[in-house]
Amino acid sequence: MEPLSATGRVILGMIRIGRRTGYDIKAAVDRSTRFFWAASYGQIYPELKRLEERGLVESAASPDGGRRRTEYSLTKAGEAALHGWLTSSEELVYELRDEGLLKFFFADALSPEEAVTLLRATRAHHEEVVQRLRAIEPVARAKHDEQGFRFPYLTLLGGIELHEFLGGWCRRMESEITKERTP
Amino acid sequence: MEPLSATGRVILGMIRIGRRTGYDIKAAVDRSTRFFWAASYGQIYPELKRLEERGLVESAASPDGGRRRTEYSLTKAGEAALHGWLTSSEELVYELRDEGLLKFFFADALSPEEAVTLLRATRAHHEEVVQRLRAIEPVARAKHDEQGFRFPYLTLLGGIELHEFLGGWCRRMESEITKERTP
DNA sequence: GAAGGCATGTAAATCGTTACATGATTTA
DNA sequence: TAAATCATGTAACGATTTACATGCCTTC
Repeated sequence: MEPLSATGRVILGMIRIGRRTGYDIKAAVDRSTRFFWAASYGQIYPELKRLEERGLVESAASPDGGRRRTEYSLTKAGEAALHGWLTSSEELVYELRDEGLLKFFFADALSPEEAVTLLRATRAHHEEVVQRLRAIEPVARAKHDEQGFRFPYLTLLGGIELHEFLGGWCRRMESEITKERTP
Repeated sequence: MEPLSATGRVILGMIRIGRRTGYDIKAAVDRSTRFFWAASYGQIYPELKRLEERGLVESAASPDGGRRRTEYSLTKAGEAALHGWLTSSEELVYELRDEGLLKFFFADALSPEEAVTLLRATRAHHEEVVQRLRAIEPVARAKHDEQGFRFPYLTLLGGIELHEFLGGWCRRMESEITKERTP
């Protein structure tokens, strides 16, 4: 059978941890995996239909007089596909597009002052991400304690560490460049 | 005027540091920025033509009897566009797609053994990148010393540190998971 | 009764990769 | 002389984003 598409992977995983509708999956992605695996409505809704055609998820229209919603759940085949992907030894996708680093790479075209300004902007970005992640941390810890999901919480802590590392690297480069100018 | 496209940015920067042909630009990208800003022939050649139409680069067919090649150089406007982008305060693009992290996020669906296997595979990937970058390091240092470009070299060192950090995080997570199983 | 959040979906446009086609020159 | 490398380019496909359209329900 065909491997899961990029969006299919995050959808199956999100359904497994209790997200039921396309809207809910999108909101969960934006809160959690967005920093390393994004997905938009334009991908999610069509992909849900394809996954249903392939028999990996089942849909049920919400019964009562509430809002119209289509709730999805994993089939046996869907659980197997998710587990198969999680344990497969295929080469792992790793793609980064980091404009701060690219500008830094070309910073020989800049004055030291301009290079420092660039680094400060890059660092500001990483510090913002750290703040946003720290803000989610208590919610994630609560879910960790109450619902027994450990790995989303560990991932969040890893994200905080990563962006702290990147911000720290910017700071080190700032002083590296600054010190050269006052010998 | 329109902002530079993603590929336009790396092309102008690469021409400035002495890459002259589309082929040469592609090779330089693959050697250096690929880990944080990739580009393929399918983007590079058409984009070079667009940049020339916009007056940011100039082309010259190679004169002598050698291989057919089109050599590009920056115009005044091109230098200004490059500098304008490098110093612009537009929000910096930062996009990551990390399948190892995504799998880790969903690893509550795995046994501890499977989770450790996943982490080892992720770590192996980061260690490979570190090795490849270390292999380039002497070449990059030579360029740094001879041609006076500092920032590509600093970027390389940063990349090594980053992937060492990521590999180290994997290792810490491995022992975190392992220790829980033998109390 | 207005605003905001819940909810589903599509169309168009853009972006990017991959694979292919072509051919010259250099090196082993 | 065969293989590797230099060199340019396009077509097809797939992935993704953005913007738009629609409407219900809950809360203020």
